[in-house]
Formats: sequence, structure tokens, C-alpha cells
Amino acid sequence: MGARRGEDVEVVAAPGRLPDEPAVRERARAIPEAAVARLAVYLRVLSGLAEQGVTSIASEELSAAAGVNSAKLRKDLSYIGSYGTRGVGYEVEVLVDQIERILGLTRKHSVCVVGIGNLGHALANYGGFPGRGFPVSALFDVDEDLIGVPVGGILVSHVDDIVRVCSEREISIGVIATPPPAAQAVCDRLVSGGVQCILNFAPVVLQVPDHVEVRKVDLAVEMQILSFHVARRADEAANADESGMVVPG
Amino acid sequence: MGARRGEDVEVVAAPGRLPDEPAVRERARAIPEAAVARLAVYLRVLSGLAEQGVTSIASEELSAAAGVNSAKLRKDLSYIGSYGTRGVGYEVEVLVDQIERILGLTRKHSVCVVGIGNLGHALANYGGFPGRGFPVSALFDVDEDLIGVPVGGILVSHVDDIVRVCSEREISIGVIATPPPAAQAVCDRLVSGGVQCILNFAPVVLQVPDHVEVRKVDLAVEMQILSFHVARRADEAANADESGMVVPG
DNA sequence: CCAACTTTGTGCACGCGTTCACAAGCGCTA
DNA sequence: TAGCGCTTGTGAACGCGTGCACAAAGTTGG
Repeated sequence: MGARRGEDVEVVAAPGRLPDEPAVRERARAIPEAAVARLAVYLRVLSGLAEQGVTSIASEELSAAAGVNSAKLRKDLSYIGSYGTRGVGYEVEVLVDQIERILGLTRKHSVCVVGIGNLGHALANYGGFPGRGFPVSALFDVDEDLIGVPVGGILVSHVDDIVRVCSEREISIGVIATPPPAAQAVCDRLVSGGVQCILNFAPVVLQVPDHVEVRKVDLAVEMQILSFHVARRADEAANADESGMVVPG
Repeated sequence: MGARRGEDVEVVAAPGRLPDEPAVRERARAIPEAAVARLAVYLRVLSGLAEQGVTSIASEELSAAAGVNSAKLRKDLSYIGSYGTRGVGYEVEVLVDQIERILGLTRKHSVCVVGIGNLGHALANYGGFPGRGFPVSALFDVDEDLIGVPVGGILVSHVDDIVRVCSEREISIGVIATPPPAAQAVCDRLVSGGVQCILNFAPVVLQVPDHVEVRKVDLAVEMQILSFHVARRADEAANADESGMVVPG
């Protein structure tokens, strides 16, 4: 849900393509975003299973563990190819490899965190991020007292050096954990530094060029959505009440 | 994206309802989740405008500030009623009040945070959460060294006391920031303690009863989605390359 | 080797959310 | 007060994602 996205992605998949051509790359483009998010969840569940020594699993069981229905799981997996065996199920290791390939986890993506406050600290210490590796290879802040201090094994640099450091260390993903007013300026520098994707924790709508992908994690919004549901429940209860409904039990 | 949601919400809105009846409560149920999330964003933008002394605004300008198109903005606002003036725009204060009402922000919702590690610390110190208040009124951890220690002004309690403390302080929203293995047990206790909604930071698919709402914030998944986009871009570039495309510039 | 059973992969239909485009409504001006 | 221009609010069409249900395919047992 970046500032502008999709909008005009007109070409979803080449329509008149030869059927025998693999077209993996075109296929990748056609995977719905929601499915990509679920694939990441499947990957985690599968990794857990692999550690437990499970080698094979059916869609029914895997879908239950991932909290979706089995048809959706199979459709999601079909986006990346046919790696199951009918009558048997899926080989865990094969799925793990294929999902990692599609998600681009075979290459390591260097990450930087900007804003080493409470949240930034937490993110920096997260340690390469759960699951396999997104190495955090740069940290930035404005506070002079923090510059040069190691956090989670990385030395904090000054935000003025974002462009240079990001270029040097080939950072592809930037995480913004600054106060809201600083976010847009930091974002601009990350873009100048060649960062392709941004994960934004600041409650601000970022403006970015079309070639940069933004995802935002907005705690206030999440809380307010929950608040909405609490209110909705309360209203429902009030409604049921005034319409003379008998309380069960 | 809780474990199970929606599924069978058959009743979307009473079909043959009298047109003159307000039916605000029924209306509330019909607001799509995506629209609720955007309403929260509009609310933040509007609050900022109000502070700057702006009293009135048109959909075109507001939508630009929120990063959506104007038609979507107007449709979203129409879900909560007709509070605009044709030919003029919307009164900022009116919109703020109405969105707050719909989101249930008129009542304060007490929040608790479970797991006072790096992330939990950050959340506890977030200070009533951005925008107007979600007072954090309880903190929990297993670590004996943390029990009784004040974090962000609140004393940390033991996770064994979750049920009692949540009941006593009428906590309606629980935030889980524990390691993955502890998440489900903590979740069960929160539910027993009467918590209605859960915000889950642990990379685990939580199982909850139907009457509890779960939202998850999964950093690993977010990173992997970004990774997918990086990979997609790289593939596109490779494609364009091998098809003999001329690099612009 | 055949039959029965199991599970995948997917065509199709349904429903929700987004977008378009315009009618309805309000204010301003003459 | 009538006409004009602007902006809202929404009916309708479109497109995407979800869920169903079944054909295809593979395995096991006789």
C-alpha cells in the first residue's frame, strides 16, 4: 500500500504466449500480492516441519497449519508451478526450495535501519530477521551520541551519509523507523542511495518514484482497526439487547 | 488475516430496509476492512490539517495527501454518512469527529503488551500510541528480573497473572510481542482474560475463538514480500536485457 | 493389470472492492 | 431569483481474488 502502486500495470501476462514455453518470469509477475504474503507464511510453516523431520505433507494439513483453506493453498502453490504428487502430497524440501526461489531468498538482500530509537533498536537486534537471512548491514541516526556506537554488532552512521553508505554496501531494502517529520527526507535519501524497497514504520504517507516499492507497518492504524471491531461488537450487542434477544446460557 | 475470519458473514446489510431509517449500526458492519484501514489514515491527515488551522478541504486535495485517488476517498467517506457540502468540500472538524466515532475512538481502549523484550519495550514506550489514546495499562513478561520494574511508567506483571490483571483493568486489546513458542499460550490467556482483539507480532498463526479478532504484523513476511519485488525487478531487467533492449540514458 | 482410493491442479462462478462517470446539490454572482 | 460552476455522492461496470467442485493423475491392494 505504497503511495502509488499498481495503477497502470497493464501487462499482467503475455496473452498469446506459446504454451510449451516455461515463462517463469512472466508467471512471477502474475502472482497476486496476497498470495505472495501467504507463500511467506507457508515457507515458515514448512521450515518448521522440515526441522521436525517431516518430509512430506498434504495440502489439507499444511493449510490448517497456515490458517487458510486447502483450495486456496493449492491455488497459491500452483502459481509457482506443479511440485506436488497427486494421491500423496508435497515434498517439504521441494516446496521450501521453490518458495525461496520465487521470493528471491536465494540471494541475500542487505538491509539498513534508519532511526535507532526504541523501535530501531528492536529491529537492529532482531538479528538478521527471522527465518533465513536479511543481513542488517547499516544503521543510521541523527543523534551524535549514537554515531559510531555498535548496535546489534553494526556501527551507527549519520543520516547524512545514507546515500554514500547505501551505495557502498549495496543496500537493497531500507527500513524507516524515524519520527514522522523526518521520514520523507530519509526516504528521499534512501532512494538516492539506490534502495529499491522501503519498509516504513513512520505514520506518514511516503511519496516515492514508481520504481521503488513501499510497504508500511502502521501501529496506529492497526490499533484503530481493532478499535473499530471492538465498537462494532459493542453495537451488535446493544442491538441484540434492545431487540429483546435472550442472552444464551 | 486472523486464523479464521469472515468465512460466513452472510448478512452484509439488511436488504429491504426502510430508506429513512438511519441504520448506522447496520451500516458500520458493511464497511469493508480495507476502507476502515484507509479511514484511519484519513483521520491522521485530517488531524494534521486541523492543527495547521485548515478548516475545510476538498476530496481531491485530501486524497492526494492520503495517497489514494479521490473517488476512493469519497466512497470511503460515504460509508460513514454524508458529511460533505457539494461545491465546497468537507469540514475538517466534522470529518475528524465522524471518523473517530466510527472507529470507536470516543471510548478509550485499554491495551496490554506481553513480552517486554526489545520490541515490547519499544511498544510500551510508544506512549499511548500515536494519534489519540490507546492507553497502555498493563505489561507482562516471564523474566523474574523484569517483574515490578517500571517500563514507560507501567509496572511489569508476570504472564501468569494475565487473566486476573486483564479482567481487573478491563483490557480490550492485547499486543503479543513474545518469542514464537510462547505466543499461543499467551494468546489463550488473553482470551480468558476477556481481551477482544489481539495484535500479534510473533511469527505464528494463532488459533482463537470466533469472537476474537486477530491482526498480525509479521516483519519476516513484509521483508520477504519486498524481496519478491526485488527479485521480480531483477528478472524484468534480465528479460529486457536479453531481448536486446537498449539501456536508456 | 485392473479397480478403488487419495490428493493435486484448475476451470468456472461468485462476490467484494475499485474505478468511472454523471446526476444531484450547493454556493456564488449578476 | 435564475443561471453557472464546482464538488459531492453513488449507480453501474469492471476486474481481481476466493471458493467450489471435478477431472486428471498417481498410489495401493487385490
